[in-house]
Amino acid sequence: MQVKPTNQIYKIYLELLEKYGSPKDFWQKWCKRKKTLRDKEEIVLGAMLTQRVSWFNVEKALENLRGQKALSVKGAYELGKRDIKLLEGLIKPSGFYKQKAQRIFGLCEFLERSGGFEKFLENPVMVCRDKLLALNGIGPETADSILLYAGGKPVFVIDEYTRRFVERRKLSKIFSYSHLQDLFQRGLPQEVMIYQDYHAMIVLEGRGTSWDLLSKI
DNA sequence: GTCCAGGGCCGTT
DNA sequence: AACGGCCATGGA
Repeated sequence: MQVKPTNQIYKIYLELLEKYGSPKDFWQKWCKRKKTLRDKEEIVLGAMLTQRVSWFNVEKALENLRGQKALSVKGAYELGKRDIKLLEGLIKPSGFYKQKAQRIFGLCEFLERSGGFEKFLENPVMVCRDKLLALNGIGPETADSILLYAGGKPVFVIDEYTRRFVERRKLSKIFSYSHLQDLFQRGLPQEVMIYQDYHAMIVLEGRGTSWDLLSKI
């Protein structure tokens, strides 16, 4: 479908790019410095751990997992199978640790049985999405975060920042997940990079910060 | 001590 | 469909 450059959603995207500059190489630098989120599977685990907690807490959990060679789908699965209590202990700083341990284990078990994360991604995007949504502990935001940021699939992520952004800018009166996702996906070229950058800049707007300040986090 | 941080599930209305 | 309680930690 052809996207009209006159639509509000796209115009605002260009406006934000103008304001913040392209985030293209920012994440690379950030991840390198933080020594985290360097590969897809770390992002999968990060997406689960970050539910309703600050990134600071998540980082501690990720480091603990790395220390036990469990910062991967296979690693977390095998560690969970051997000793779920140990997995709970490692992710404790991320909060809600008992249920998150179960949910991460369930996801990793599912992905391993699917032949691994890469193999899983060979399914059509909507099939991947439905399979993720069917798992305990994965709702639309987590599923879409995994698909967009770890899987490189063109699905727009809706979160609280996005809702507040839409409200401030009076872009919609309906705030259901599917409606907002449609709003952004219909207004933009179907490109992963645009979806990722747009969402990241919505977060910057919401926090009243910049790439520069964000890099200090 | 209080509040909050990028969710999701379950039970009730 | 919408809403409230619940899960738990660490920093401001």
